[in-house]
Amino acid sequence: MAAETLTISEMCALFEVTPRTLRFYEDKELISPIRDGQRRLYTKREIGRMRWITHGKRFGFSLEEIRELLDLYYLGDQQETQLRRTYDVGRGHLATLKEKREELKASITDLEELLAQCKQKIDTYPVQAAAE
Amino acid sequence: MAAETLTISEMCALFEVTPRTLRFYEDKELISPIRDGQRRLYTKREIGRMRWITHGKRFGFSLEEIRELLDLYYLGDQQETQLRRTYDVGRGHLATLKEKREELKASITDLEELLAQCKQKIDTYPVQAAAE
DNA sequence: CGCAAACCTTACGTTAACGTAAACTGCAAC
DNA sequence: GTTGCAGTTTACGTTAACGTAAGGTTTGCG
Repeated sequence: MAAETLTISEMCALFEVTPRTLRFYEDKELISPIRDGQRRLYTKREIGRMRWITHGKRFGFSLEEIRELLDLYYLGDQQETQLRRTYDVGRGHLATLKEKREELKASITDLEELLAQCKQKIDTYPVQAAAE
Repeated sequence: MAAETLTISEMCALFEVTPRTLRFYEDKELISPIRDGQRRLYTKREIGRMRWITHGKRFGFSLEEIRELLDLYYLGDQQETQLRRTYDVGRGHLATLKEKREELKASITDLEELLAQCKQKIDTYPVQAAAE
């Protein structure tokens, strides 16, 4: 069980982001890599957090909204009050995610129908060449 | 079957946006309301387009990406070449949406687990009051 | 030793997606 | 006829999320 850490460039490769992005997230306290002198070292914890961040972004959450969720993902030894608050925030996000899931389902169905119609229309055109 | 149209303020109420937003989208050619003199009138077409726009935004698409999709939603009498291009764009978006759907599913499951853990931890605290 | 590669900090620049303020118009009601 | 909305144009301001450029440090390698 080695204490594996990644350098900033390895992290960049892993998540397809630039160093600037990682430092920016750090500045915003979304992640907090440990230091080896000046250099940043990213542990499993930061990798996990980055996963949430990239997912969250893909679903249209702002970094600020994501930050709230991250508190939940890595429960430290918080006070009870704080823990309850975190829990509530999480419930809220879950509800939002579920809403989005339904919307997404509907959108996919809609789009599939549209594409079917579109294809029909395309198929009315005479075949021009033997290509495909 | 009346030719129902909405004023800008009615549209704003319907989609919970400001007039500025609607004019902005118009400027970006996402929508194009008809005019009664100076005033904008929004038909069923614009309402449909606005639905796509709001959905798209919730899934983290940029307005530019959304604009491409809108071309597909309202197929005019396009040239075949253009129609095929539109179709391909649509297929791409569909693929993206499906990917997001899978990610979303996974995220929901993850979050549910986290919340369950969080709740367990909360329940270890002694009951303080009779509240709730 | 020299130097290139990888990293760092600091700080100004950029883009998307609107917000906001100022000043004008058309019309319905009083 | 003027008051007052509802709407309009024009244009500068703002925020989030980085990009980018300048200049300094450390570290392995020939």
